[in-house]
Amino acid sequence: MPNDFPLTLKRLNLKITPKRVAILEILMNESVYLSPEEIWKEMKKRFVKIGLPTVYRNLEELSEGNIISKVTHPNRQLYYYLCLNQSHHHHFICLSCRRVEDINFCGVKELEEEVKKKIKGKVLSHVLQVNGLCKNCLKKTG
Amino acid sequence: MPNDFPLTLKRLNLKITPKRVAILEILMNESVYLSPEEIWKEMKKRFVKIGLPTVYRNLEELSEGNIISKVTHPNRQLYYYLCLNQSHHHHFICLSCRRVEDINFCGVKELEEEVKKKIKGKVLSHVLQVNGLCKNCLKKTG
DNA sequence: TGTCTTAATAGAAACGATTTCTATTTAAAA
DNA sequence: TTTTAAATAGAAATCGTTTCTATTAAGACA
Repeated sequence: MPNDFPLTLKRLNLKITPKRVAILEILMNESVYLSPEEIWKEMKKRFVKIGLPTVYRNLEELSEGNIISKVTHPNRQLYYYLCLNQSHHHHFICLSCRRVEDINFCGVKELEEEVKKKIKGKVLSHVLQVNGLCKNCLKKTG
Repeated sequence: MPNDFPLTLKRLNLKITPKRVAILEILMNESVYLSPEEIWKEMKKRFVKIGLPTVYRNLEELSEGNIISKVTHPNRQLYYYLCLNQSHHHHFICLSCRRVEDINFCGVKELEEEVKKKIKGKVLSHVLQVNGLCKNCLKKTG
């Protein structure tokens, strides 16, 4: 789906600017998750004028539009990753080389099995958190 | 288990200082997750001299020792929560009132069911991420 | 109970990732 | 084209978090 970037951007009412497209291309050609600053460095090779805030803003917008995904990193810095897999799934991320692998199963136990058996990697930790509204707040907010 | 704080601290080779105990008490008496700054405000009611870095340091140490748990919040700020449940489980956190509820099942699908049926809350999003080392990095690092 | 060693702390300062602000530019609709 | 609202550059601010250094205190041991 995000193979046709212009269409995807139009769908989100985002203007097709060269910089927006470039950010998507950079993520597209990258097999690991990247920090805003790293993407900025790459952008500076392509544009004479390019501000870091522009990179931050675009990444946030694209993430908001579910074109790219935000990585929940233990160091609490921002990282982004472009994932072509459209179906619901989760990610295994390598803390060392930053590679991202889709995980199509959604149970943690089995997930860890999959990481051990299929990915042949090692699980150091995992984050599983459901965010939402509790009974009481649901009442208040509707 | 963390009912006997002094013992728990001793187990971790952490000295039993009044401030360390107070931080645990504050979290103990609180049913929601708290930010370091909020805990600091509470501490200032109990101590004439108390630095914010002390709060940060202690929270990190206690979290490192698995006495308290760190919340992975969408706003990427730090929050901590004291959970008495010793067995492996996950948390449902309310983004509105910050209440934390244990989730004893570990599969996301079933988890969302549980949130809807048992907690009678609403899932807005969830984070499921397995952190570790991929095949290649495992080779390098050992 | 006092002494000693090392961890813990206060307070100031630094840090640095992220965001805000304002004037300018540009995409793309009309 | 012309127009208009979105996008951008660049500087500056923000603020949660960490670092640094001198001082204090926990608790092991005599």
